[in-house]
Amino acid sequence: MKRIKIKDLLNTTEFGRQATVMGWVRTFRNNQFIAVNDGSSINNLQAVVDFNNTDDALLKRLHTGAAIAITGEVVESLGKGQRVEIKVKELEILGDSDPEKYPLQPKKHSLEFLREIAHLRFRTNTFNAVFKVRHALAFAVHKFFNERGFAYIHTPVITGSDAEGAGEMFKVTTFDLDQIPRNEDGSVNYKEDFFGRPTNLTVSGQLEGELAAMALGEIYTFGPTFRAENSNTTRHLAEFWMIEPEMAFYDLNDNMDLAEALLKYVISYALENCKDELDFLQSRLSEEEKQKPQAERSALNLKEKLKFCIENDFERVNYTEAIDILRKSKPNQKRQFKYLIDEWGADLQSEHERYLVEKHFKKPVILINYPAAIKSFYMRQNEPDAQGRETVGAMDILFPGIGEIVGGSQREERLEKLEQRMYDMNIPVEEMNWFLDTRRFGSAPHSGFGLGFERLVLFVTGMTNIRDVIPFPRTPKNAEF
RNA sequence: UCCUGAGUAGCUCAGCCGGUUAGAGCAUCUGACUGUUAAUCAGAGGGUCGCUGGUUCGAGCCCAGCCUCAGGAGCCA
Repeated sequence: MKRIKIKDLLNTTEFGRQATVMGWVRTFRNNQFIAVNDGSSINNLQAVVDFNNTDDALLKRLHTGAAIAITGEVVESLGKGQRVEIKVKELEILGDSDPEKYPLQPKKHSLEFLREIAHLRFRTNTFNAVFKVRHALAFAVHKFFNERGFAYIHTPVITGSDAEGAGEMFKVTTFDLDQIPRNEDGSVNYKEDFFGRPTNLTVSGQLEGELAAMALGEIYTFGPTFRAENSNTTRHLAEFWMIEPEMAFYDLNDNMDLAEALLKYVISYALENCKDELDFLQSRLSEEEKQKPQAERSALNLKEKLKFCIENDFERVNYTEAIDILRKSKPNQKRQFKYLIDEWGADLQSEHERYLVEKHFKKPVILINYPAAIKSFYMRQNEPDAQGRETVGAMDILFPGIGEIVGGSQREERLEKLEQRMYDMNIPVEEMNWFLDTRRFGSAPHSGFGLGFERLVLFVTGMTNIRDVIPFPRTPKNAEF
């Protein structure tokens, strides 16, 4: 008999029919009730065994984690808690699971423990839901861009450029590290290496993305990104996935409009297509919140928070205004900030971003026009303001609980200004000739941004540690699996 | 990398002021029960107290160093 997925079976109204399901045992209760999950749904199917007429040795093998195949009659459940169940006629163990060794039990495990057994944590409700939502969000990203005529560009993972300016890079080499070829002066002889030059894992596809945008018009990348920073936080990974659109003829406002539309689109998609998963994650989250003191609990539950984000415009705030707000804010006046704001030009710390998003505006915030001194070389230089202060056309989108989820800018398209800035910031201009060619030949205003995919998944699932929204997290001192 | 905290049974944790044989719940095993919902009830087994060294008559507990994990900070997406 052809196998039917549990998700479909749970929705059926055809009682009395025969069906075959396959899945993994979650629990076996009362020598009678098997909770089976095949991954198609976060909900389990209850299979009822007639233990009086079933081989005892077979029943003894129904342990948590075992893979089984069941054929039987689909019936309306006699018990509460489920609508549909299956009366087992044939029961086969496809794969045993030794209960003495299998680490998952039908109870709550800590996320820390599950992280140590990341190869098995897929089998829990929480991670089932998280990775279904992750999939939906990834799919929605492609759907969004495809509907708008963007081309998906695969930028290289191995890069020869060491001037992407976004942090420490992982080196790529085929050298035997115990016997590195050297030049006479003792320096490394890269000519002997695989690519004949130093190479790294990419920290951003932006520069290559710009090249494509300056011909195809609107493009995006969506791929793995690597940062060799020794970051130990709940929102940093050494290997993460980033979405980087790059658009010709977009100014900063067009850029913000696009980013806001993208975020709202993918969040709506998840709400519509991951109802069960989000319900589960929401109840999980509110259970967790019950442990917290009243003051730290959030006013909105998970789905309310997501809906709020879709239904309200993001607050667009100039850096200069933000500094003003922060300077006059209570925590600044009362010296509660660890870093007090007193002058224009200061970089905003997490505590300041959190204050703006969570206390002052209480919604997603887009901060724009940062001081040039604290931003990257490729951002478009604005006209100095009345006080002669230099800013660039940057925009960072800040989300509650996550911080910066998007970082972008209008790009500097004027060759002389860009070159000057590269000299000022010690960026090797000669090596970047290929990049500067876009400004030499048919340069045009253009913009783009980077969206941290895992941070998006964090926000939508309500999880709090970024290591729990990617299957196998890579962080300092951890590359297990 | 810095700050703070943690590491005791498979998991979650308790362990007093340094004192005799290190405990509980869940899981596992055995038995009972049989429409359960993390089933229930009874019993049993299960420990390199993160590692190394030190102090002490005596260390899970005190001291030093190291490792790992978590939270916060920095870097950022």
